Amino acid sequence: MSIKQVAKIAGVSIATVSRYLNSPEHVREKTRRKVQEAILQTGYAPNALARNFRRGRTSLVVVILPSVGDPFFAGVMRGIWRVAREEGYSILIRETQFNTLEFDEYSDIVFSKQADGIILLASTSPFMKEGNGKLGKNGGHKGEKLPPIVIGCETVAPQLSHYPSVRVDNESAAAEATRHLIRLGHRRIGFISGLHTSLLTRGREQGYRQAMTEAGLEVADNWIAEGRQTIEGARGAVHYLLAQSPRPTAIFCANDEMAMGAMHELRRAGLRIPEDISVLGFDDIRYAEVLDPPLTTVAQPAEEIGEHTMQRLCRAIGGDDIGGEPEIVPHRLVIRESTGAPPAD
Amino acid sequence: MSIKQVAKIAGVSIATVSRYLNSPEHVREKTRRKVQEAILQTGYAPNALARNFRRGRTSLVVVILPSVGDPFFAGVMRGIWRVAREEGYSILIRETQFNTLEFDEYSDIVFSKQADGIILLASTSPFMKEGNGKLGKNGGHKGEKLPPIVIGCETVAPQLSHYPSVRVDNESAAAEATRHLIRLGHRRIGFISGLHTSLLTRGREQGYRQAMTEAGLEVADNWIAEGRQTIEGARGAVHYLLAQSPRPTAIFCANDEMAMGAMHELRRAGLRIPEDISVLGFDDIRYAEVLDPPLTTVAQPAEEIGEHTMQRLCRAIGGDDIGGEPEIVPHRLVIRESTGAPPAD
DNA sequence: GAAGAAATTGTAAACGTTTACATTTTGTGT
DNA sequence: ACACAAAATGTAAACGTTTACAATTTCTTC
Repeated sequence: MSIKQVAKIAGVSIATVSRYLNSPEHVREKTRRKVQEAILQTGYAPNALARNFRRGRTSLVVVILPSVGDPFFAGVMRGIWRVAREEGYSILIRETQFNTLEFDEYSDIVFSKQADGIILLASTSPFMKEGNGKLGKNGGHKGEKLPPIVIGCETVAPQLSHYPSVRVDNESAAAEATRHLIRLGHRRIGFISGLHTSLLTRGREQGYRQAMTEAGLEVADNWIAEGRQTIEGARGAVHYLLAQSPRPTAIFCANDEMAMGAMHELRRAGLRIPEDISVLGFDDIRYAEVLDPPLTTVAQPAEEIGEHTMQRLCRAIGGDDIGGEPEIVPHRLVIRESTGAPPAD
Repeated sequence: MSIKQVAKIAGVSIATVSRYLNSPEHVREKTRRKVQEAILQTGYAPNALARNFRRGRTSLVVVILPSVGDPFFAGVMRGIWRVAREEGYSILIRETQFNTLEFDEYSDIVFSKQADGIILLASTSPFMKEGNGKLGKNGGHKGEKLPPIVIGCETVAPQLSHYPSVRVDNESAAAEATRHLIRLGHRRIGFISGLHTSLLTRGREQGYRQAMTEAGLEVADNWIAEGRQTIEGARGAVHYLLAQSPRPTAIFCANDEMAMGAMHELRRAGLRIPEDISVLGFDDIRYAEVLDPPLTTVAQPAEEIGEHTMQRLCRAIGGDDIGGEPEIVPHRLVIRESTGAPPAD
């Protein structure tokens, strides 16, 4: 069922059928009817494989993210999809499972025409060398141009700073959230960090430290616990924090998923939230407000991040030089009931 | 950077380079080294677009699901991905947002070579006519063969019963869960159903009704509330159920996402779970056990469903006739603390 | 109705692979 | 060293589009 058969039945050349499909305004009304009739009759559908091959583009974009199950990323994805649909792209997803990625592997996705561009929502290997491989500032292999890549959510590693990104100011946001705890009267505030391979999580930790220092509060090393950005990771971290003495009266979690795990583990230890201990999250996933108690957290405009990321990628694919400046989108501290004054000692 | 240039540099024909890439055992050691050298030197990566075009396959599979954010589907997706990776497929995702889908639109994905097969995790239009369009039993348009489609999770609409599926026995599972509530002493049990356009949700309701009837209990119409399968949908449903008199002492939710919304709304109404009212879910998403109280629910082997679905699809794409029988995977009632005895009147 | 412009249509090449088939090279047994 | 089989390589066609360019038709104007 190829264009050739349609052409024969319609009694026109294949070029005309092609034009009917791609720029109908260039074919005469009478011919248009003939072709349309032939298409209906044969049930012809253009072969996307051949079309993409000929056009030299896949109409595919790969999104690389740490974990698909995370509702926060689901929000980002939704934004990406919205724009993708408008622009005629389909989305391929690759999950890193919190492993940092070797980069050349992914740039090859573009060079080998498996996709037209890449959105990176996951952390890049901090060990990647400057100008290494096909992604360096100095251009790719043999002067090929850089593959279209846009980074979302994550902080950009210095070696990739020539790529554009869209994200919140994690440091300020975390500082602001920490100040909220301080304002409530907390002095001993713990921090549950994600894996340090993620710059994003380190940025949040940095903000936390800054707010603490600024308020003249001690940041004890044993109030910071690192863990995988999962419920389980947070459980382990809470376990560790509760064993410290003195222990924190509030815990700031690097994201909501971890906050959920933390809350559960704290309850299992017999602590009431927020009477005995406060919990603070990051992301404002849709479950945050239905938890008991509803979670105080930092809201990120997930869909907006997704949309902007995809929009910039489209421009990059189109050949525009979209520069390397990060676009900072606004965050918002959402105060609910998981945070309160510390218990009287 | 095409195979032609590599061939020239290596001093061999393009056929040899192609063979080097696809069946190196058919090229002599000496030649192999020459080609390898040329590839390294040029940084050549095979053009996937051309390759797929020539081979007539996309190596893509489309997964159609109601909502990407749902952690249950994330589990199914993980299973799908695992198998996809092994088999060399990439996955495209389409979200229906709980709308039923017009089917021909999706079958065209295959006919127009945008993908090699389709996994359907969403409900199909109940209005689709038997043998309609390109998906009917009697074969597609002009005797084309049926597109490779496998249905997962959802109950298969009768018009699609010639396609294979993988799912739990929703009716039995729901009946079993309901019996658990009855055993605890509940007599007035409410059911929060998803949209009735989903057969899956109707199967669960059927199981609920069956268990009730079997125990000689009344199923009052006003104890069944329909809503979108979201937190918000469940909120509305709870609102309705609480207004009934007498009102249920237990609520069985068609899935965990709804159970989370329901629990929140119940708490807002000042009810304690399970002392005042019991809540039961379905799916056993990873958040179920960290809720307060941890949610009693029916566990589905999400990853396994995904794996099996994808495996069957691969066989169908390979040309095997995999028949239309549904594969039923085991479910398991997970009793936690959101269910208890009804309050003494 | 003829000339010229504009609109429409046709012809054929090109995209980068894979692969059937033909040809050449290598290996084996005498 | 020869004949023959087996292995390796080369040649060229094909996949289904799009599109530059050429050829034809239609329209406009006189």
